[in-house]
Amino acid sequence: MKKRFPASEYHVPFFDENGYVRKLCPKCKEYYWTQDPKRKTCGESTAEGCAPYTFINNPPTKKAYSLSEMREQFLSFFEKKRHKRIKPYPVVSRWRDDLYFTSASIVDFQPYVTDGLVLPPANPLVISQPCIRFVDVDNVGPTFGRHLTIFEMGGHHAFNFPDKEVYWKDETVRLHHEFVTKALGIPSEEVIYKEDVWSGGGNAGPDLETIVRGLELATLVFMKFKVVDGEFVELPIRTVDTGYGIERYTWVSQGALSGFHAVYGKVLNEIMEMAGIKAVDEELLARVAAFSGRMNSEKVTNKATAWAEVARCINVKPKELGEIMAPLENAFAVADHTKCLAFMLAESVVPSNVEEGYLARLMIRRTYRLLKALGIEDKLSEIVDLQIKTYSKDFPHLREMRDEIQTMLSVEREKYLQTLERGRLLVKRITQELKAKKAAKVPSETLVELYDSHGLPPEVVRETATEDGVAVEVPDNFYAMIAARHLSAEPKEKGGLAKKLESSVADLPETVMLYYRNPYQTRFEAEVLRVLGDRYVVLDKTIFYPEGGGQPADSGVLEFGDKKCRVVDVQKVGKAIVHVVDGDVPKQGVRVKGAIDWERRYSLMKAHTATHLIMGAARRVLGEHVWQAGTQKDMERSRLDIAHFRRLTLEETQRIEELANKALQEHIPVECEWLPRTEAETKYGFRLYQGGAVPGKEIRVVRVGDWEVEACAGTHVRNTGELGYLKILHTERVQDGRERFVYTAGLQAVRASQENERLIAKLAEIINAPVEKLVPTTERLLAEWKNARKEKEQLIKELASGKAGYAEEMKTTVIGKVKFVTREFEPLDVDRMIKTGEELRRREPDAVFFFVGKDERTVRFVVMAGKEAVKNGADAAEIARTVAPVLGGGGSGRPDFAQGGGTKTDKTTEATKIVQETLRKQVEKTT
RNA sequence: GGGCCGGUAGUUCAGCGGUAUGAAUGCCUGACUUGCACUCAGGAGGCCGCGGGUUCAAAUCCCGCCCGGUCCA
Repeated sequence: MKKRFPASEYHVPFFDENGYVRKLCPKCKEYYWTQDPKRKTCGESTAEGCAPYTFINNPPTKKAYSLSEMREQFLSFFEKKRHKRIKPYPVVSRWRDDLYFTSASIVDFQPYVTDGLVLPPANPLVISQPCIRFVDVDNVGPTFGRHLTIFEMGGHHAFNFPDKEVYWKDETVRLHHEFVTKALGIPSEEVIYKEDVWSGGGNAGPDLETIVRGLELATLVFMKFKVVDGEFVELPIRTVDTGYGIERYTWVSQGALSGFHAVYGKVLNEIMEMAGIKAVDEELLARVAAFSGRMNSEKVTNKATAWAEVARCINVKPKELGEIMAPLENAFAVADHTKCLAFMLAESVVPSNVEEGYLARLMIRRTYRLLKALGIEDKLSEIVDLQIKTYSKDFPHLREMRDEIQTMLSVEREKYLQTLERGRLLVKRITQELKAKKAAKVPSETLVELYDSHGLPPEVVRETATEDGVAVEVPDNFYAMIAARHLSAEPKEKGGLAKKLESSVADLPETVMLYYRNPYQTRFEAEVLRVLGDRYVVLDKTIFYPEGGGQPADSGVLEFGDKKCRVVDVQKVGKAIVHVVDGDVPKQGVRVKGAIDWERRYSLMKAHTATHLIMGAARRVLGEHVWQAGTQKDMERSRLDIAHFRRLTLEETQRIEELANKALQEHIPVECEWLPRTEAETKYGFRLYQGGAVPGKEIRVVRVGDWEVEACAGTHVRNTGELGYLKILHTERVQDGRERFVYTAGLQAVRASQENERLIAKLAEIINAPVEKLVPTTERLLAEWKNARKEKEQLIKELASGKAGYAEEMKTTVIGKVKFVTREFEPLDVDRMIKTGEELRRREPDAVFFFVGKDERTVRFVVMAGKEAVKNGADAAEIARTVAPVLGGGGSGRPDFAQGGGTKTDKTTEATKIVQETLRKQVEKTT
């Protein structure tokens, strides 16, 4: 059920002053405000078909704008209206942990600004923020440019504090109206304001969508609620959150055939030329464009029906329309997707099978499929270069990252081609099997399995399968079937200690963090502010570092009077630092003396600084795309995960190790300072957020000279020289596109090196060769071992075929037409028994052989029957099955060959008798 | 982070408790041929990913690890 706000929420004085009336759209059932009392529908080109676009070839603005011009027009207009112009934020929202990409301009200021923790960089402000959204990806193309995966959102934002009002609804509407009418010259009566409810990112509020000639151009959101358990709770800070679709304004201003024509003109032309798409009937296209608002996969369940509907509206045969539109749609989507990729990759999203990297991978693969449909699969890199060229005028970092973008694309292409090739072979085998079974189509379970486990979309399966004459029918609920496979209830135990104690310490003052004032302080005195549940102690100040930023908590002791307790864990709960203790517990109000486990802490400090050194080195060796993807410090060994698109080679790892040690030897001072968030971001850029989102108004910046700067809460040594030595122990691949360094510093590093030496020495001792000869000697030994193995096999064969020993060791009995031969093999060697039996059976086809061997614990036997013997009724398998239980085991095989065994090593004689009896019965039965 | 699939000859894979005479391809040798290609004959090539367990017996079943792929968040 959609929530609605009462009309009063939208009823601003501006509407009354200008003769607006509120009406209900009979088609989409939404309320809207218009200056035209005779209006019927809301005028938006919705899937319900309220109206077509009427700006195609008929722009309502004074002039046509390029994207760049429109952006500038927007920014400068609001600048004149006392808004401060703010530089765009990255498209990868690394300052947040609840989002991968910046999907709206307000995202830049959530949650700290909108929650009132941090002051906005300016108030009011204006920004044009490149945004990435994947939710609409299916609509990119069919809707002619209404939906894009990457677009610029112009936002003028005002943050209204209880004691300081900037502006709210009325002013917002007036500003918008002045922009579109005065700055752009759109006639006032053409602008419709449609009521809606906006909700996202945990916030909500009423909003007005502004519609011009069928297209929604902007959304004016009045964010005044926080969504808590589905209920709207009033926020202390009311935020004006506007979103102006800069691309849409550009489109309308040009009255272009599509948004893509308007925004991507040159790039789009090149793509169409590459794909050999001939000049399209523009008159027809204009008519289609007018109705393209109906194509919206969110609302339209079946694309074909929607197209048929559009075809009917413009009086064209659906099939004909489809043929014209399919390549165009693809070219549109390619124009969009390649720009999106350029921006994502430029900000170091490494394609991967996890997180945002996975979205990059999906995007690349999707683009490849589109390119393939256009017959220009090999043009991706060229098109992306075009995009980089086009957009680096306004976004210069694109050019700087050009080479890395291209490398990532080509690595990803290789991976994709491999997956496809693997898939093709797999599908081939499956269809062969199906054909053998006379099946006419691939079962849906198989399709699901192929997609889920092997990444093969049904269309790809179809290509190969139809070649073999096996049909592929994709069930309507295909993606639902995939989803069903992933419905595993995730038992999420969250919060832990922090959640449990949150309310009990909320009223306490912030614990003074002595470990930041002087990380080398090992003892201190403090007052007990609160004791909870005989385990948790909160002090007014502490030198105990609480777990965080991948650094484990300190341990140590607290002493009071003649008693003491061990501090086993330390956690930050809100502003308070909670010591988890074992032993006697101090009383509230008493003074305690505390001491941390210095050796442990110092190791962790070194480990933490080491992490920064390696991070800096990795970026220098591997490239700017390297971002930290997680860390964990420990006494013995620490680890750092980075985003990188290839397996680390030993050479790269060693260069990183060397470089990090070089930085270490330069004795670089490590400086930590607290800076206001905005200032830190301006000074050092978003590279700061290596460790992920960092909460708070002020952030702590750790700077290792010009080697590495990160926002970091950890404790560090004063100078890199203190590490002494840094050793990367090994690397591993955590996920695709995620490499892990495992390393250690200081004495631990020396010990690790020594451990390696010990290992090598031990090896040398075992192999009995000097260390420097270890490699050739091992190679020789291995070669010799291989030879010996082969020789052994050869000898067994020869031994088996030789006549020597046959007479003495074999005992032969004649049973009818069949000879029965037994022999005990010592020592136990099943392989020899088989090989010998094989050989003898060939030489004596009328014989049945029963070979037994045993060691202390087990007895094994082999039954072999020659061709003639089998003809005469001998059945080795039956014999094995009959005799094995006597030996306390089991056995089976084929008529001419069987084997078995057991544990009753003393029953071999008895077993032989039973074998003979069984064989006799078999032979007698047939004769 | 979780689910699923896989790791056997240089390569692509079959085998899925009981002999790896494994298959195709590639490689080597020989025959045919002016030469190449084709064809034929012969041959070399395997710690069945690693480590445990179950079993008389494990490439095969179970557990753990390593490596790769893939889907989902």
